[in-house]
Amino acid sequence: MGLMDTQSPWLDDDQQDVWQALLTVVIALPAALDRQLQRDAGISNFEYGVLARLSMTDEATMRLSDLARECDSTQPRLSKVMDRFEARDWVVRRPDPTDGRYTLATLTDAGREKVVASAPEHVAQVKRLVFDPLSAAQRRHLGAALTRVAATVRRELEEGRG
Amino acid sequence: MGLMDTQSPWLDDDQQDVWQALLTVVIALPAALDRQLQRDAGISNFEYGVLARLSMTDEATMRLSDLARECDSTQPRLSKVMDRFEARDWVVRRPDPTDGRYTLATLTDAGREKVVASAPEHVAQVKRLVFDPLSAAQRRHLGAALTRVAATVRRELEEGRG
DNA sequence: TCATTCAAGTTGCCGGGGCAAGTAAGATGG
DNA sequence: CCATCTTACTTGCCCCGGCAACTTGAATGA
Repeated sequence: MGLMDTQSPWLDDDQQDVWQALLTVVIALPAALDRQLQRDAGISNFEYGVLARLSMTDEATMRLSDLARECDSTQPRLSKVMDRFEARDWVVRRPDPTDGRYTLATLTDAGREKVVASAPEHVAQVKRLVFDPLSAAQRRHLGAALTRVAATVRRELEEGRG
Repeated sequence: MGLMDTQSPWLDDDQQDVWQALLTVVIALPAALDRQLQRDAGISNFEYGVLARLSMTDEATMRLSDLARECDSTQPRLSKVMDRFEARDWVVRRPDPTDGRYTLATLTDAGREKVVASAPEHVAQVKRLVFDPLSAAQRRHLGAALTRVAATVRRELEEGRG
């Protein structure tokens, strides 16, 4: 339980196993996704996530700061992704008319076509790597546990510690 | 179940939630670990993993190719890490006397001290981010599911597709 | 024995991301 | 109304990692 966890300076054997599996997933899964997307669509997994997130919003438009937060990105990283996307005419940036400090990013038609074209193979890869190996119950349990961890990690990064 | 998963070109709602949580963990967790280690020990999470893996073996010695596989690393990546480690006198490289094609990496005393010094804060961070938010049952379920996913992803990368 | 093949490791080049500093727009307080 | 502060975003510099090409050492086969 929670108390022992932070007291001992080491991981017990069960924790070691979980941790090793998590490390492998955290290192190797992005690599596998990047390779498939790079080969088939010429974009990274992170870039796909940005396009997909934009495409799901009303008017395909978001403030950059909101987009960065929802994609778990820093602002400089997103800024440079946007440079590339604008060069390919996948998005346009313009100042938010209601508050000049913000910048609105909008997906173009070409940008939406890119997501739609890239999605099927990417989704198939995700299913093959993540969901196919799991039973329905395992999938639910994985979701429940990851949701808690994700919330903790997200809070960590937003609070600026690390 | 398995069949539907690969047939439909989309994720259903439950899968979406799991996938979003996994994406956050996969993107943000390494960032959080890197920041802590970089700040407190001047090394990355990946570098810590390499040192730790070496320190656990007999004689603190491994072939580079084995080390790369167990750290889910490519060979060029590990090769460059070793350049940095040798520059700091944390490891030494020498050809394997039994087969000149292999290279043996051995942790020096200074290298072992580095792991030992870095471990406590790193382990505490891992516990805080990953284990503290979970019940014992959730931890077991997470481990079971991740082990399956990790095996699948690992096979994927080793087979060279992606 | 020597040519071919194969695997381990290194190197060079290029692109991407982090951080810190700089810019710009709005809020705040006298 | 102006100085200061805060927040959103961009830019420059540097390091890291991927890929492809190269080098080297051992195995294979005639």
